[in-house]
Amino acid sequence: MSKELSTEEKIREAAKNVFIAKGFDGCTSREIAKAAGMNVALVNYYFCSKKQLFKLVFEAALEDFMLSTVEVFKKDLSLESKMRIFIEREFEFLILHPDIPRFILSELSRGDKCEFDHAGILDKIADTGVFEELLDAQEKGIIRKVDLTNLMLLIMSNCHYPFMAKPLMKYLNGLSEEEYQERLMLQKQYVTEMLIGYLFIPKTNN
Amino acid sequence: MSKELSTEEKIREAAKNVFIAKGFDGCTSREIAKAAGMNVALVNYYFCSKKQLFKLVFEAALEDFMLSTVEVFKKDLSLESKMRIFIEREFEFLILHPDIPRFILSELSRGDKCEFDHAGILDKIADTGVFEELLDAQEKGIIRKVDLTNLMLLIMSNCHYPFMAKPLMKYLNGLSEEEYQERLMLQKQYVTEMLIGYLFIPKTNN
DNA sequence: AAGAAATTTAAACGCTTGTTTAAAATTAGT
DNA sequence: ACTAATTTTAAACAAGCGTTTAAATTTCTT
Repeated sequence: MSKELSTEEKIREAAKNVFIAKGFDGCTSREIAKAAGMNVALVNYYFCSKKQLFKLVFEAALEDFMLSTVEVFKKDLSLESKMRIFIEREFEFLILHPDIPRFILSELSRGDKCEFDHAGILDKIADTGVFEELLDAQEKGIIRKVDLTNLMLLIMSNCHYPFMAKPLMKYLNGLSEEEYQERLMLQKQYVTEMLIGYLFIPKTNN
Repeated sequence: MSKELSTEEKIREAAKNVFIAKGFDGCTSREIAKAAGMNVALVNYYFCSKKQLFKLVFEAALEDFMLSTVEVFKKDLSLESKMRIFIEREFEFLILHPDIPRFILSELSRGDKCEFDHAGILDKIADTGVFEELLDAQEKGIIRKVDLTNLMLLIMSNCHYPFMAKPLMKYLNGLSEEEYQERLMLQKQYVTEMLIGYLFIPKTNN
């Protein structure tokens, strides 16, 4: 097994798990140290402060969150195929990391904890050419002319929210974990068909 | 003006604002007391503990959140009209209380803080007859046969997420508050048309 | 093997936390 | 007006917080 993690990496990994599960305010330095099997002082020895460690974890999570699935737009496929694959991969990513959307949006909502370096993320997304491709498709009448902010919201809403709302929905509908996972797989299908059906303008044969 | 709030009500009101803005872990009893213009000890004099005060605030917010817009299903309108009005009111509610979805889902995601009484909420929703009406419409072929959990997810995703993602979207797209509010108004239209278009099966005239 | 550097530890620092106490101030009852 | 009950206050409590210190241990260099 890959037990060859350095102390620094062990702390970073433990911090990621604890921060994402409980949030910056909801955990302590000692808790992170214990999760990493270390002394408290080592956390600050390697990362100076709880804030700084959090900043590293958050920025890594944000980058993962935003970039994990957009590289599909570099491929040579039809826009509809790309959209389908994008949603497919987004759900795959979120099944592995279901807490990341809530973590990102929660921590971002009160940004006084520390300023984050979002810089570069938008550039990396832009580098895939996705924005040009969408605008081009709008010009050609392939997809609906909707502001890209609204377009992103439509897609992200339907991908992220089902994972964020899991505790609420499980209770309200009395579902087990397995049953909710089944609903998530169905949701992926519905969301894909709904978004494709709404965004893509049917070809008129006249 | 209605400055006739009792001490207890002032604390409850201040606690609501502070808890929703910063979360249970992100604020202190003294902060709530100061926001209410009171001594710290008064918080516990009236509400016993921070946990108990939070429980009251959370349950009230959850009830508001889940019940504020469902009474439209008691009215005598077509299902499509009800759905349109429901989404309209959901957005209206969220423009007034944009932080509630994030608050509810965040605090619910680590339920060890205290157990909440969700009981009754589902019953009150059921009392509007919305579930029977939806199942009936599915039987009659008016709307798509989709599990009600998935149906709720489709609607809630598209209503709640645009408000939860505001900090992220404002940064990513470099938008001012006013510009984002404009996008939200547009989003309401898009979401309504997309959901109606997907859920309702077009009448076939043959 | 010896000494220097890096790592790890236990202990302590000052400060803030939620909560409690006991006295002061206000209100209510007669 | 006097007493009792209620409300409000300032002060204190132990416990936990993030962080620092200085000594112990390990690792590296020669």
